[in-house]
Amino acid sequence: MTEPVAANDFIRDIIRRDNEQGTYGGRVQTRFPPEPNGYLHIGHAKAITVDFGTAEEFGGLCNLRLDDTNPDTEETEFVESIVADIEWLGFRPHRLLHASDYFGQLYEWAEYLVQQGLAYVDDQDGETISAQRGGFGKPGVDSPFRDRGIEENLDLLRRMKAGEFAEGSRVLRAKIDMNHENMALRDPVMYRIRHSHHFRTGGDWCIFPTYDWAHGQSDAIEGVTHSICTLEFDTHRPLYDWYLEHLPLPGDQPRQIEFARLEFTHTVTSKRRLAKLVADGTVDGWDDARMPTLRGLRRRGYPARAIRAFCTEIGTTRTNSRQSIEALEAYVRRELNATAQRRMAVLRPLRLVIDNWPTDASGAPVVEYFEVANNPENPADGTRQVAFSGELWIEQDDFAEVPPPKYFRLSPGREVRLRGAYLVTATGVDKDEDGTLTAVHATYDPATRGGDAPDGRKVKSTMHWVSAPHAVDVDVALYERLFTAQVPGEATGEALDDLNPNSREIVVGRAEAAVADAAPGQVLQFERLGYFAADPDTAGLFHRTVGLRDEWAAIQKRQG
RNA sequence: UGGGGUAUGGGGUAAUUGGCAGCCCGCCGGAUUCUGGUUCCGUCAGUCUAGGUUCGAGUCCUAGUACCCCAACCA
Repeated sequence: MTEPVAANDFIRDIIRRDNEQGTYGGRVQTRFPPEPNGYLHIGHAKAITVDFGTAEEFGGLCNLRLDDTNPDTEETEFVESIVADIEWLGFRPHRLLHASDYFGQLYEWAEYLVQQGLAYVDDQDGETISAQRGGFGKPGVDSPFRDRGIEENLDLLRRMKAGEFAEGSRVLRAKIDMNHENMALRDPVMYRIRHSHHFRTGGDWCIFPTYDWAHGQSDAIEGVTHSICTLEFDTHRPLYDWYLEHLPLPGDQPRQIEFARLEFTHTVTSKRRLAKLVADGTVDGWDDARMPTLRGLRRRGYPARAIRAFCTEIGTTRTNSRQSIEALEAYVRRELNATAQRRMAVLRPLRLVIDNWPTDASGAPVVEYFEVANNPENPADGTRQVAFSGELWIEQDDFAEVPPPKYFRLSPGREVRLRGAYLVTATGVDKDEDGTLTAVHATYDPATRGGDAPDGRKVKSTMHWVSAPHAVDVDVALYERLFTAQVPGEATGEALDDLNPNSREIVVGRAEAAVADAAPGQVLQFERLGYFAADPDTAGLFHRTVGLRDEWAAIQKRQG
């Protein structure tokens, strides 16, 4: 797999222009600012790649800043998972910071704005304030407290901070314009009272800054030059700028740049919906292999490198779009094809008996060992020995008593290759009293040891197999993508409603002995089937990462 | 209802800023292949609509249309 090449994008153009004009003295600094109230998902991977990748590309810095301004939703547990997931993705933050590091500075600036006559304490409740804000096309109404004196405001603000007032009884608001056409500028709330325990500041603070009051200032304090965020903050940019323009900043004023978030078909990334799946037991947890969280994808066997490559190659735009999950899978396959070791396993076993297989002096079937390449794409991965005997497991799909057109695999009278072993020809079948197929009989050609016929004759199919006496059982979890929803739609909720609790099917497969040696988390290619990740916690359990591109399925489809 | 944002093949994304509409995924066809995988070659197919400016428009102008975001003391 070649190194990912970042697509051209508008963010890069903006930064280049800033550099040419010397706006930030050629300095580039970004930040990734998640709220620690949940686990990172595939959508965050895009933001992480953009934030860290952009800084890296311009020789700048990128900090991880936990945006912990809401004590009611945030926990240390989430901080730890976020840090670990970013590292797994392959990025290293320059520094690990928290918005709560700046609570003191933010408060000083709040007093400054009060003194400038640009902020005031409002004694009204949330409902009243919301009603006064007006609506789209409808002007707002000034709060009766809007014009109270600076000294009174200062006194009230200090008493808010000191904890004299009940939650929700008062807020600090910026004094901007209650008739502004942009609702975000209609005297936004800067501080609210919360007598909650904050996971970092504990009980030190009972007033907490809102996102808007904290974000731009945190950027400025850290020296961020380009504050990259998603499109929904577009209408907040004037407010972001307003705060910064009215404050005595220590350095340059950062620039907010918005881009379209990454969304996928066949999945949901809404934290609320994901949390519901965890809460009601539909999935085993945030790291369930069906979850679109980074932890879920990792368990599922998605390589971090493939996710990164995908995120950088699709580029950044301001166009809302939804990527097909197949596009991501294509990157996963490309990466895994180059890196995953091959093994043979049978998911739906059918017994294949080689009737002319020899026995040794004691009457026991002979056992032969074949040397097989671990990965033909990468000879450096070496070879392994695979046991072969007269009783094998093959895939049920690989035998057809009455072969349909264009069916290349085993059927009565037809010769195929057992990969790495022998050419065999089907001679007959066993059935039980119900007429159900129980075994296929075949003969092998001893002259084709290793899989090549000395007379040069060709076969149309090479099949995988497992020697029955040497097979190990493996539990294989099969998934229909991340979710079974056929119609994507986070907005409509269809994806969630269509989520089928049976979208995970566990089958007991038979595999060659070497499969039992898979390292936790290692992804193997089960030859002709697809990629399977060894569960990190449960030995003998594999998750299907993605299947191989399957021409046979396409042919079947065309035949109806 | 006001403001902001965005429209390029089936899905994404470029176009030196007015100069041959390119690339990736996908589909289809072919070659290679001890994986119906991989790899290689080829085909298909696009500028939201209607006008206008221009030798020349994806790009500029006018008017429409569609979709997304904003009326939390969430982020």
